Amino acid sequence: MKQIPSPSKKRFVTLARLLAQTSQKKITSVELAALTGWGEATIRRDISLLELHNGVSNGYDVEIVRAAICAALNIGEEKSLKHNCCIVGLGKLGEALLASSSFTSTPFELVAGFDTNVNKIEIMKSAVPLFPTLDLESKIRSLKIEYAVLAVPDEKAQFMADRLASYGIKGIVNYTNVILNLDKKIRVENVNTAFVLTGMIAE
Amino acid sequence: MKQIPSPSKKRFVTLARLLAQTSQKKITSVELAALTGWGEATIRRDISLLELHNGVSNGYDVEIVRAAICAALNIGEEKSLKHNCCIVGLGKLGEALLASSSFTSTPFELVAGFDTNVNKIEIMKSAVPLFPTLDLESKIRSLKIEYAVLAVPDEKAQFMADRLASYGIKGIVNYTNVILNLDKKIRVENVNTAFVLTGMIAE
DNA sequence: TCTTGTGAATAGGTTCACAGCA
DNA sequence: TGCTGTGAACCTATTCACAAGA
Repeated sequence: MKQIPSPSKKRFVTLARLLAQTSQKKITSVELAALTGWGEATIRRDISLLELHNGVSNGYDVEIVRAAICAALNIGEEKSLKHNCCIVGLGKLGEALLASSSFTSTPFELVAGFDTNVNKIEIMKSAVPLFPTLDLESKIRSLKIEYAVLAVPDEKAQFMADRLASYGIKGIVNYTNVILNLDKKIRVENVNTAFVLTGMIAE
Repeated sequence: MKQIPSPSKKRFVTLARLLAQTSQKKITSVELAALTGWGEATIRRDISLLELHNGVSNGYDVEIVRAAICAALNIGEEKSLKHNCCIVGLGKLGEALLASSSFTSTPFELVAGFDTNVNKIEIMKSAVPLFPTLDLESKIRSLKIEYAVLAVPDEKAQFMADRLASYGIKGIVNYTNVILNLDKKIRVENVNTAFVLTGMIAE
């Protein structure tokens, strides 16, 4: 399989979702362009990277393309490529994320929630197992947690991120207001609302 | 002022935060490269776009650069360039975002929360005024709301987004699992945890 | 006639490498 | 010597434009 350029990968992630949520069986590059706002040539080039050759002059088969994208990016929902993740910090936001994060039909499994407040994790009701932050290292290792959602107070953000990093986490979804400074091999995505909004007006 | 390329703008948003949270007075391109993971040449080129010429052979003055970025991108926190925004959908997540979204020292003001459940908005305690979704149009117009945080259940996501769009909203921070289909002049940022995580492993 | 797939052209950013200043 | 600022080279991605298949 050809190496996929990273802008194409980003688009693929969106495309995969889009194809999963459409009711059409077939779809053309023009339709996809209208749905996504990207150029139709861009879409054709992206999909051609998958080397399917199933669309010739007929539009693409939605399910075949979707499956091919998942295969190419390793983002299928098969058991074999599930990645375990956790939520660190169970304040209002962390708790809400714990309850509302839908990882069904994604390559992720939410396997733990952590908070320093032992009282809280005893009282809280949750389908996901909760642990004191004290157990962070042991649980990350024993549960083979690869990704973390960081929802601690800003003051603890860098400290907690450092701990996560040292325990071998691969990526952090950062809800705090802090720009984290970590080894560059760790992927960080800043999803703090204010930060995202700022990006929107700057664009 | 020179036109700033959009990758530079994205970096500037991060840089602005970074400079705001550092305690240093002066900072060099090499230090910034270490903090951000970007190339030092990239950083120098970015900052040179601001045409400050204040750094010559001495490193940059943190506060001057930060202020210049805010000025260039219009992301200062002065009253004059505040943008009003709201949260639509006050489920667990919406409620948490309402309570925890810190817009202090950002160009945003959270001015409203909306939910269809009239009961809930009456009971809920919140520093931000709450309204029934019925009043969405009138409040968006009267409060001059420009941006919305979408935290409704997936089934209502597209419908709600369409309403927001028709009332003239400029951008949506989308917490739902749905890829929205809207007029391309409306900025949408997908921050759904599963979606963001998927982007991380695809990269 | 409609659509894909793709060489070739173009546009856009990044990185190099060094002149110039403190 | 240590730093920025920037032409020039390089690299990458997008878009054009059209051949070819159904």
